[in-house]
Amino acid sequence: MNYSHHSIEKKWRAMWQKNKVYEPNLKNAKRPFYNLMMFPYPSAEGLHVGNMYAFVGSDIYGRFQRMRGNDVFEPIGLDGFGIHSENYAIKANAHPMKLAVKTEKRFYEQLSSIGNGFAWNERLETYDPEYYKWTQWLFLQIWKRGLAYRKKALVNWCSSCATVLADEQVIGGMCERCDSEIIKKELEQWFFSVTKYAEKLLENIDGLDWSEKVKIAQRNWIGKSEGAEIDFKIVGSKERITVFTTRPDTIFGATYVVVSPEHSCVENSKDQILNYNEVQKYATEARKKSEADRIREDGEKTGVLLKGIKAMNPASGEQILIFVADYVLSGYGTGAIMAVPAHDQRDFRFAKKFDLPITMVICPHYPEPTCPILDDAYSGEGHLVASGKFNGMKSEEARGILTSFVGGRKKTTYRIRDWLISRQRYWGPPIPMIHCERCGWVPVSEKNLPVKLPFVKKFRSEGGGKSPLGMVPAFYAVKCPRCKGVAKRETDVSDTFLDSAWYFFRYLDVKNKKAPFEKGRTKKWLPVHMYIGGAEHSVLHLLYTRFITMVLKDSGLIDFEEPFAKFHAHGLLIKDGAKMSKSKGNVVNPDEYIKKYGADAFRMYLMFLGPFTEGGDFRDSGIVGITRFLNRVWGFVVKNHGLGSRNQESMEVLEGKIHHAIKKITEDIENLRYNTAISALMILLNAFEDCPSVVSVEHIKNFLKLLAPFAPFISEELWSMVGGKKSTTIHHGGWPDYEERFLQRDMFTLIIQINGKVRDQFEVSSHDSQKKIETMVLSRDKIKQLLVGKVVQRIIFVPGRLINIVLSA
RNA sequence: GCCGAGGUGGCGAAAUUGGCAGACGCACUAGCUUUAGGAGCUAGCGCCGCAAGGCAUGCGGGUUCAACUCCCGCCCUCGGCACCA
Repeated sequence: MNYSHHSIEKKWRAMWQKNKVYEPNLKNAKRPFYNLMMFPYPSAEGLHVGNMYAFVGSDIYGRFQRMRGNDVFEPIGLDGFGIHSENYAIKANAHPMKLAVKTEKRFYEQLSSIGNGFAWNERLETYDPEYYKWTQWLFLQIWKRGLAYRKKALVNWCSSCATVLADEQVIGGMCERCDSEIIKKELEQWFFSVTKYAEKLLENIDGLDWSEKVKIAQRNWIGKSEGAEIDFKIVGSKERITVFTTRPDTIFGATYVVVSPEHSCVENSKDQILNYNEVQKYATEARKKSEADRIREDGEKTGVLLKGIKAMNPASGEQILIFVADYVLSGYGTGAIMAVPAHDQRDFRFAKKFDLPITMVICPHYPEPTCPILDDAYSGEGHLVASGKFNGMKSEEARGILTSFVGGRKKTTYRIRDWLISRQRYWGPPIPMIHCERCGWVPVSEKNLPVKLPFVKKFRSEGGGKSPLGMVPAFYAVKCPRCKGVAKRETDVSDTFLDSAWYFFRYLDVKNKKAPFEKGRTKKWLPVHMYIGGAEHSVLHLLYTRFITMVLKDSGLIDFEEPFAKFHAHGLLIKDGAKMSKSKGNVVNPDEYIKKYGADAFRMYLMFLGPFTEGGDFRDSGIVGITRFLNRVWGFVVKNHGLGSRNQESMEVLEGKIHHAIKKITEDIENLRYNTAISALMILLNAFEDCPSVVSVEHIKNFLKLLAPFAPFISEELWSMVGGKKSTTIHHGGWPDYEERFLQRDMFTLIIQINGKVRDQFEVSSHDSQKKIETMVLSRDKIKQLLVGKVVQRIIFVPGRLINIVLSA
């Protein structure tokens, strides 16, 4: 007996909407539970099956919490500003502002078709002026706290597209869109001082209930390393080069110094450097070098000797050479290093290429008198050699001692950089700053927000580091808010990641015109109880969001500093063993599946094909198994719900199975193991079908409740059938509890092993003693035969499971 | 190179603290049912073997009465970061 998914989906979607089934009272909810899923970028032709997968997985968790009596808030919106959407508009040859209207409609239709319990009244779009007004406000708060500043920086530049790109759009050194090489270009940019929060961002990680994988990724990205700053004097000059090192114990082995192409010592010692032109040429070219070139070089080092100047090793007093090389990065540490080729692989390769001395100062086999000749750097620990009076000292101990010996300072460095926030693009919130010749940078007054993004026909970046808005005098020609003199509005827009760094605050108060959010609500609903999203965002988005939350805390606007109590990344859906992509032609269109099989079947199939946190392989063939299952559920309930239980004898066995399923499914949902929860539902249905006369209405009700998070439509329809006209929605119907007493079994199947191999099995009572069981086992014909002529050495008995007879050899 | 995850039938995958390897589903085979197509129902289904039995969780060792699970050494796949001193 098949059911018509079309009619019941339509019916219940309307009923849920009408009865506000998924709209919690944001102001007065008693048991708030914020169930958040990362909102999508509406950048493609529509929602990808991968997005659907993620949303369904998040929704099941939300529905489960709602049935447990929580006031679940599951909002939805669109991360519609930004390069993704803009690129799609360019490709579709449409204006992003006009296209947004269309994609919005399309996305929301698709999102409503999957049957999620979204709070539709609270939806938001980041390109809505009512939203980005507050994104701009947020920028001003950050500015006010002295955490926004401008500086020159090397940014990714695609000359073919004539635009800067975000780091995440540079794939293997190539432009994500046109696949041409990316070069670095120096432009003055806006930054947020994320590094000022580096220690707090790192420290708090320990207390988060996140998957360990993501926590490790965050720690690595922050990249704390402890070491020392040490000055190397330039011989015959007042100048000095300060280096950062994590291995001050190797300082006697520092046989040269390397500075980055941007380092100030090149300019400062201009007159002493004999080959200044050559050096400058190298520095310019290194800067122009594309990412792709760097990858091609594959560790091959380049550099130029600074002729005419030398540095002094402060430990040994030796005069050593100075190089400029692009393997030293200007953005990390001091932009200069002491090179210890014996104990650092990069320095080793450079030294080999330029034929520089390699002095081993850490010996792994001390006190052996000789150290091996190295074919690669040794970066482990050991004892100091060739280090004057420090010989024989353990390398770990020598770090601090040698640092003070050469007058160095202990120093902690972080790998994380400040957040480059400005984009020379059109489709984003204009940065709310005004530049005045006399007053410098002046913020737009909060009461004048939003700085509206004007409709501009020529929205494509033309290049030269100039934004599209830079061509629109009507936009940028303004008076200085402070002195009323001639001034110019900032024409860059902010990064998409800023839009998405605070959206979960706004969901709580989307209609608030006076403030971005209200303290009572944030206190009630935040931090987010459960956050689910893609693993690709486990570094940047989560880090930026944490940073913004910390800033809001320090501004006194909220009273917590971590936004997400719990975060779990969902897995990746693949098809035919490969990531879905248009170029491979293996993209699955979710709409067709929903139309053909129904949202319930589609949801369940997606969740059944593998563990949610690990993803899985999407095959067309698999969904029919779920369709069969749902049809059988339908047929069974329709046929049996009016009959009631007619056989008390086998009732107990069935009760045990139901309670076992409740326990299993409850625990599985809590741990996002939806695939095994669904299989438990199938097992339970099989048990029902084996003895329909034992199944009561209560049993059916419990079954439907367990099914409800996965298949919300069919379970609601059958619920109304079972419960009659007066029944309220199953989705507020309460989650079934299991009772331990039903899980206990009087009999169990004992496995009999001989030397660890299964030979026999039979039913025994759980209350029988080991001795009694042993006697029963040894008197079984099959076992007796197998033991003829053998000596039993020992017997291992595992209660409730097995017995293993060990024979002597 | 570094970090992380993983490797189990024809396929997607299961397997509390070590305790029946392959649950559940797909595909397949046989039978029933159906005018046919489709669907449904019943049974079977890791590999070799007529059977008894043997062999099986990437490869090689080890611990144990017992190893997918723990330990040591390799190989491969996927994801992330990538000259971070």
